[in-house]
Amino acid sequence: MSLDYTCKRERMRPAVDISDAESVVMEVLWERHPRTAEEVVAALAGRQDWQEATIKTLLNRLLGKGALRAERDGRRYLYSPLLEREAWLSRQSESLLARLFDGRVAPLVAHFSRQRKLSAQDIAELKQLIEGLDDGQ
Amino acid sequence: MSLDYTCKRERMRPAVDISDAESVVMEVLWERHPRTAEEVVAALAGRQDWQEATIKTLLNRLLGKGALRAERDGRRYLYSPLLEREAWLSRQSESLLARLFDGRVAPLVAHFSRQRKLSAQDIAELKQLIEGLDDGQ
DNA sequence: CAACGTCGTTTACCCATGTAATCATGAGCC
DNA sequence: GGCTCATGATTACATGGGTAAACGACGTTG
Repeated sequence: MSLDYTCKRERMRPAVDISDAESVVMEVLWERHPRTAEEVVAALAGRQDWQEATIKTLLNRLLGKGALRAERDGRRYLYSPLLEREAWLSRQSESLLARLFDGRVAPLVAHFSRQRKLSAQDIAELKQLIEGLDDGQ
Repeated sequence: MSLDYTCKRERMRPAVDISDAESVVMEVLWERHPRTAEEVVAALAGRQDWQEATIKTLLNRLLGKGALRAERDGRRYLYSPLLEREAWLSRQSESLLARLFDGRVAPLVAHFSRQRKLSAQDIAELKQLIEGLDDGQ
């Protein structure tokens, strides 16, 4: 495997599909990039109990999938996300919405409401959001 | 494997974890139950392109996981859900919420809003829901 | 210049899952 | 009562993912 992936995939961009573990690695790169493998490992210590080797594997799989770019920096690489967090969020949440709530948002919120999973803050924020929406458009 | 699972699992109930394919089978049982394997197969024809054998496997795995109960009815079994749909919905949606939106609902809705994924109907329903909420509690 | 350390690359391994064919068993039919 | 059919049980097999060790290349240092 090698950096060729970066280029090939950047063109054909096949709706990159990230696993759960992989997404954890992406998170630290979305927070800040570029980062060296070492920095990624450091950032993950604490959140995940992974060996360095495991993280290296995930970085490589992400490279292979075209979710990351790696640019050489002397002897090491600097990794940056290619897949955007917002795009990933969309794929994830729409897939769940489609599978569980027939693709509609209101029933999802209603579910959380039934389960009393709405904090006062949530309610306040939602209220504001919705008000902004229905006169905005 | 056998029906013993039904009983064992009913007691220890280890937060049953269902795969995607399995959840499709559960859906037809949530809609109506009990149902025989044959009825499940019939209900799935159309939605999924699965061989009967595949569905039998899924039924058995669900039994093994304690997500289903099977009661003998002559030569066949009648399957019913043990895992409740609402509980499953909760696990799925809370897990997504936690992973992607820091456990808070408003940012999730905000995301859909940014992506223009809110229909007029959604907005109306949300508005009503929220209004009902903040004086209700 | 040989040993070492540092990175990235390759290989490994096990479990869950999707998908299904095959086996076994018991009940009804000829 | 042996044969067949229906139905559940067992076995199969490839893929993906989580987790990680082993390997290899290359620059550094004594």
